[in-house]
Amino acid sequence: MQKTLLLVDGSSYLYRAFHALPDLRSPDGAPTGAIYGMINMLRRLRHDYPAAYMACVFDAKGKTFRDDLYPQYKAQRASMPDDLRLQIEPIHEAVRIMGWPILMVDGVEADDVIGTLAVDAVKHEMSTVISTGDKDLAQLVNPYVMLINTMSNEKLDRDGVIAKFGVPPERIIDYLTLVGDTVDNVPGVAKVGPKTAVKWLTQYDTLDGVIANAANIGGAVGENLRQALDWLPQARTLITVKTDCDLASHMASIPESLTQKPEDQAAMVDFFTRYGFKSWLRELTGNPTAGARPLPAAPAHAATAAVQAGLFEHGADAQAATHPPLRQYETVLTEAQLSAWLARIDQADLTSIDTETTALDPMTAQMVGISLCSEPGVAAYIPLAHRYQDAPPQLSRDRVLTVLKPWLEDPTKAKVGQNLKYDAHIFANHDVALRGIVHDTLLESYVFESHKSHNMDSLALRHLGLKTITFEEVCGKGAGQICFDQVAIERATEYAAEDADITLQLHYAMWPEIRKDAGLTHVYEKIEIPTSVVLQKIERNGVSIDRALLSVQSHELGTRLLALEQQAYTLAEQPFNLNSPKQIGEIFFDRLKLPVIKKTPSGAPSTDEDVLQKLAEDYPLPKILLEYRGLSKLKSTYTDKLPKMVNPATGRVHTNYAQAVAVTGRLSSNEPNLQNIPIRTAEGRRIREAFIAPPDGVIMSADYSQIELRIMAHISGDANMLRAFADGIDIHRATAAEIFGVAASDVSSEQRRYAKVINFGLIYGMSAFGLAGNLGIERAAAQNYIDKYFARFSGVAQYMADTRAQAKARGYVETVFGRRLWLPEINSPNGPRRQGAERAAINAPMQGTAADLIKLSMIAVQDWLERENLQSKMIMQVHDELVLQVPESELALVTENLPALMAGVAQLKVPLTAEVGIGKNWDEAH
DNA sequence: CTGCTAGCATA
DNA sequence: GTATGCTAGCAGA
Repeated sequence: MQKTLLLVDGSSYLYRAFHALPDLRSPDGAPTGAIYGMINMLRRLRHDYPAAYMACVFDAKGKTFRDDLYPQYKAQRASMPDDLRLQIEPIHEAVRIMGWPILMVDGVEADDVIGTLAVDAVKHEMSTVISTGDKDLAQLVNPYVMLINTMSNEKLDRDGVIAKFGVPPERIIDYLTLVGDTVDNVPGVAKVGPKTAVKWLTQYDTLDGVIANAANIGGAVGENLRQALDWLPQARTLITVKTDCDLASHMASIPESLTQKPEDQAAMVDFFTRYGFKSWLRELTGNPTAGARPLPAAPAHAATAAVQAGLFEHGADAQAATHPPLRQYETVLTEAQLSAWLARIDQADLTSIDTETTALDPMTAQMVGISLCSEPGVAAYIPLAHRYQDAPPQLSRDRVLTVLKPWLEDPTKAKVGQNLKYDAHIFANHDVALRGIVHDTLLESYVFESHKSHNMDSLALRHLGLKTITFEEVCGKGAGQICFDQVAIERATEYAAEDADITLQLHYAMWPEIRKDAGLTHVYEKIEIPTSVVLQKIERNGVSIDRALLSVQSHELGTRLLALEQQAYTLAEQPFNLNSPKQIGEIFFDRLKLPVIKKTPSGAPSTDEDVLQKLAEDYPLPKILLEYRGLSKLKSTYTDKLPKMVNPATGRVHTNYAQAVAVTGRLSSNEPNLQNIPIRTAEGRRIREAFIAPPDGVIMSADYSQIELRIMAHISGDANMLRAFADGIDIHRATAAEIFGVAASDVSSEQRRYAKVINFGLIYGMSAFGLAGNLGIERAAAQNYIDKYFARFSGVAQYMADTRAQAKARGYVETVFGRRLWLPEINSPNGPRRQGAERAAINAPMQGTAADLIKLSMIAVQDWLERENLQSKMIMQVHDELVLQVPESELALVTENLPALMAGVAQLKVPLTAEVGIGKNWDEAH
C-alpha cells in the first residue's frame, strides 16, 4: 500500500466549523466563520497528510434509503441556521477552486459515499485517511483505513477505536445500535449507554449474541432490551454505513478522478477578497509580510475584541481569529509575572477566571491556584499552595490575593467563569468578595440548551470541538484520587489554564447564540446571572440547626424503631432486615402468601407505600412496616444526617443550590437537600422545629399561593379561572362548583377534595388513567370529570392543545419570560416516551414560569435588603417559598414588604399573592 | 469501590 | 400524572 486516499467528511465539518468559530463577517456583512474554518481545515489537512488522491464529500439533496426506512431519521435535527445556509455555496466554491475533487451524490449520504470509496480504495491497493468529526465512521476503520478529527487532533486506527469505545471497529455497528444515535434521532436500547453496551458486547461478543441472550439479562435494562428487540435490526440498518453505493455515474474512475487539480489562483484571489481573508490574500499575491507569519497572541486578541465590538462587518481580518489552536499557557511564579498579568486583566474587556481548590465543598475548600484568561489561547495559572516534595517556590496566597483583590472586588471589571458561584465561595473563604460577575458559561449553556449537559468537558466538545483535560486525568478517581495541591505545577498549569481558556472561548461561542433571542437574553441577564449572585449569599448565610433537639428525636425514633422491629419479627416468625425490599418481598409473598398488588419495573412484587396501605387493611405486618418505613426515613435522612452537615466554622448548615440541573428552570438543593424537609405528617414536621431563628429574631416564611394554577390561568386566559382568581375565592372550591354544577357555598368537602386532585392533575398533564388511580375511582368516571372540567374551562383545554402542538412543532415550550424548555422526546416513535414528553410539555411552562417568578423574587428581596441595609437574611428557597431570618427589630418592616415584593415581580392577568408566617422555628412559621 | 434499584421526602 | 435528591440494600467488581 503505497498511495494514500484522503477523504474529508465535509458535511460533518460544516456544523462544527460554524459553531466553533466566532461570528466572522465579510466586508459586506455576509457570515464567513464556517467558510474560514473549512478552508483552514483543508489547508492543514493537505499539509499534514500529503496524499496522492483526495476528495471532499458532502451530503446532497434528495431522500436517502434511511428516510424511506425510518421517517423520523434526523427528525430531531433543527433546521440549518440561516447564517450557515448562506455559507454552503461559498464553501463548495472554495473547495473547488482550491483544487479538491468534490463529491455530492443525490440520494446518498456523505457517510455512504465515504464508506464505498474506502472499501474501493483497498482494491486499488491504497490506504485511506478519513477526516471526520462523526464517530459513526469508526465502523470503517481497518488496517488500511484510519480516521482523524482535525478539530480535536484525534487519530483513530484500530487500537484507537478500541481505546476510545472499548470495542473493535467491527463491533462499532453493534455498539452504536445498542447505544443509539441522538444526533440522527436513531434510538438504541433505553438506558443503555457506552458502559452497558461494551459490557454486553464483551460478554456476548456480537449484537446477535446479545439479542440471543436477551432473555437472560436482568434488571430494567434487560427489560428495555427485550422491548427493543423488534427495533434493533432496523436501527442496525440505519447505523450501518453503506460500502456498496453505485458511484459509477459520478466519477470516471477511481483513482484518476480523485487526483488534486491545480488551484485556480485567480479565482482564489477573487474569493479571498470577496470574503475578507486578507492574510491568505497576501500569501497568494506575494506580499512579503504574509505567509511566514505565525498566528501569535496579538491578532487573536484583536479578533476577539473585534467580535465583541461587532466590528467584523467593517472588514477586520477574519483570519486572525482562533486558528491554529493556541495554548500559550504561563505559570506565574514571580512578582513580575503577576504584575504583568494584573495589567493585562485590568485592561481587558472580559476575563475568565477559575480557582483550583482542596475540596469540592465550597464552604470549606481552600484555594490552591487561580487561572486567568482574557484572550482565547493565552492563559495564566498562578499556583499558590501546591505542596509536594520538591514543589517550586510559589507566590504566597496572601500576597497574590492582596495584589488581585482590588481587581477581583471591582464590579466594573467584567468576569466570566464556569459556575462562578463556586469560585465566589472560594474567594469568600479567603475574605475576597468577588464582584463583576457578568457572565457564566454554566448558565449560558443552561439557558441555551436546558436539557443538555453543562459540564465544561462536554461543552468544549459540543461547542468548540475540543477535548479537554479532565479533572480525573489529573487527579485520578475513587480512593486513588489526589488533592489538587499534590499535582505537579506543570501539569496543573496545562489543566487549570486550559479551563480558563476554554471558558472564555465557550462564552464567545454561546453568548452570540443567546443574544439572537430577546427572551433568552432576558432570562440569562435579568434572571439567571443575578440569581447566581443571590444564591451564593443565601448559601453562605446558611441556616441554624438545633442539634440537641435532633439528637433527642433521633434517640426517640431509634427506640420506637427497635420496638417495631421486634413486633415485625414476631409477626413474621423470623428476623429479617426491614430496610430490604427484597427480604420483605420474600416474607410477604413467598412465606406469608400475601397477594401481589403491583410489580416494580424490574418485575419484583412491589412493597411500596400504596401496596402496604392496601395490605394493611387485611394483615397486621404491613401496618407495622409502614410505620417503620416512615420513622426510619426520618431518622436516617434527617435527624441523623442534618447534625452531621453543620459546618464547624459557622455552626450552620450550608446547602448548595444547583442552578443548572432541573430542566424546567427550578433550583435543586443538595448536601443537604433542604427542599424536601418533611411537612405532611405531624411526625415529620417535628424536623422543622430544629430549623431555628437566632436568639434575637424569628424565622419568616413567605410562599406564593397557588402559583402554578395562577400561571395556568394567565397563560390560558381562561375566563372562568381568571374570574375566580380575580375574585380572590378558594380556587378548589370554585373548580368544584363548576364541575359539579353547584353554588360555591354548596360545595361539599368531598367535592372540593376531588376538584383539588383534578387541579393538581392538570398541572401534571394528567390522563384519565392517572386521575382514576389517584381518586380510587373507575377510569370512565375519571374521564367524565375531565370532560366536565374542560367543558367549563375551555380556555384551559385550548391551552393544553396549543402547548402540545407547539412542543411538537418546535421541540420546545416557553415560560412567560421566554425561557425555553426543550423536549427531546416529543416526536419519539416510542409511544410511552412521547406521551411522557407531552405531559412534561404541559407541566413545563407552569413549573418553569413559577421558577422564573421566585427567582425574580429572590433578586428583588436581596436587592431591597441590601438597599435598606437590613440585618434580615434569606436563608432558604423551596420552589414557591422563601425563608428568612429576621431580627425582632425588623419584624414589622419585613412582614409588610416581603409579600409585596414577591407579589410585585410581574404583572400577570391574575394577582400574585404571597402568604407570610412567623415563628421561632420553621415549623411555627407556617 | 461503583453503579443500580426501590422507596420516599418536597414543590 | 410534573420536577428533584438521598438512603439503604445489593450485585458485580
